[in-house]
Amino acid sequence: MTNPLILKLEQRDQLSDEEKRTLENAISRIRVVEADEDIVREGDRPAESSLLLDGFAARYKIVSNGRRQISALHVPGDFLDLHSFLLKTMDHGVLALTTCRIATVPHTTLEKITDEYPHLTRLLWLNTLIDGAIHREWLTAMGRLSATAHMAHLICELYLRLRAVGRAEGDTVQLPITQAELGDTLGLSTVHVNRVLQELRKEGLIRFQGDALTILDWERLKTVGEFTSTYLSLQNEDR
Amino acid sequence: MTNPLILKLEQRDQLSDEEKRTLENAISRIRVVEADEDIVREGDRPAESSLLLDGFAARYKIVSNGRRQISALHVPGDFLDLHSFLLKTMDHGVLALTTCRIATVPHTTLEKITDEYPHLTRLLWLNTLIDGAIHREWLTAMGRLSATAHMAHLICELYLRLRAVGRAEGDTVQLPITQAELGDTLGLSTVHVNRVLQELRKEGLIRFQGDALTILDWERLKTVGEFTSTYLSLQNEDR
DNA sequence: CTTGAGCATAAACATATGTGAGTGCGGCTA
DNA sequence: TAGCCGCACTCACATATGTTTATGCTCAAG
Repeated sequence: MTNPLILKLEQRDQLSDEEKRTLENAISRIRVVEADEDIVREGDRPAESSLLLDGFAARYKIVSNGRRQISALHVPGDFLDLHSFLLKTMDHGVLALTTCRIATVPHTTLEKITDEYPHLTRLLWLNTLIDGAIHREWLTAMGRLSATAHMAHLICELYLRLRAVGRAEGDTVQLPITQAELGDTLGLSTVHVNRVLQELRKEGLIRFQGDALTILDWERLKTVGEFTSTYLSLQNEDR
Repeated sequence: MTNPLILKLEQRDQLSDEEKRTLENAISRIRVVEADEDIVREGDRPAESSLLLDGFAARYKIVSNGRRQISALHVPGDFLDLHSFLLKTMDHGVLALTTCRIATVPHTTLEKITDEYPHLTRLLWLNTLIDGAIHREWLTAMGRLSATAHMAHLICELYLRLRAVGRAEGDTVQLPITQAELGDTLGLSTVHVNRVLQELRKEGLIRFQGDALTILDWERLKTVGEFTSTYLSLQNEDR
């Protein structure tokens, strides 16, 4: 099975065979992390970056009263801490939301890639830029959308991102995330997450039972969430 | 006068003379944008990136009801849209908050830098990673801190960032930002921004008259805002 | 000087969302 | 098969923040 990172990058630009080989060879080992365990901890100075091959993970910070904010949700093909290659010190933790299969890429290898493969370097850079674009979108949704709109927005995004790495079956994706975790993502209480999900269900926009999330009315969901997909850079272009 | 970008990068790592020269030569022209004018518009596909030499600028998005969210505030030395080099399409606009002096760096030049100067490339990449780290910090503050704490946090950050590029005089910085703009940054109404500022003043944490912001009690301000500066990467290291 | 624009400030009131405490279901595990 | 635990879900009530409207200051333009 092909590396989901290659799948992700190939949606944004063309990769040469040599570049693909280089990426495959960049992986030093593969490990499994169980649900609810930390993959990287805040304050760590990793010597390698983690690429998510399978499962769901989240970047998070804890604030004083013990409350948690999730600043990113990750699906297969995402680098969880590619930025630690240059930022050095982790400004947040990364948590496995489900059992995760993770490929490890040493920073020395990344350095070699930046020395020898400019185009591949740009694509890795692009990867972190997309993370940033998602952060900006979340900031906007959090600051200026209602809780319901924010939730609709998040659902649109996750559906597209999962579909982009082949994890959608029609209008349905597996989304093994609790309402408490959704709350920590949206900056809401779990009670309010529940209210908002019920509203989206009542409006006939989604079905969400167990882990199965189904989009019932994509157009209206997009409208409610004021969603446009530009920021996900799902376009193939020369970069 | 030295380029504030070089000043900024030199705080994070060492630059060779050749790298500095390359950066200086990367500037194709310098332009001035008046306050309240757009520097780049959402949806644009710029052929060059803008480096802020002087003034204040903001990245922003507008949502349906006309409300605005500012997703980044920029001070001299910041690239406003370095990411457009690889993301291609702007997912947000950039606005001049004051008169801005802006250096323009063609994307073709950036591409050449990535082809020929790996270390310099990593530092430019780092620049965008710091933007991302700030986004994450803002997400956390917005989602999980009270309005007062969030404001305190923002003030701590802006003070340090301005000081880092030599724009602080002792405990005072010039901050030509209206309360409405602060509201759009924090996701608050202007009325509440006013309340929160008064509280910080009453607590003896800051003075803020006209554009002059003075930190009166740094330690307590940091505590109130739950501020730690790690995410700004103000450390000099090999990258 | 007058006028007006832009901004900070204020008070009264409205509401989206949070809090605390609880119920009930379904799936592990003993 | 019993018991427990995590999770979705509910209700009553609390509150942080938004909305509307208005005042007064400062500064630039006429």
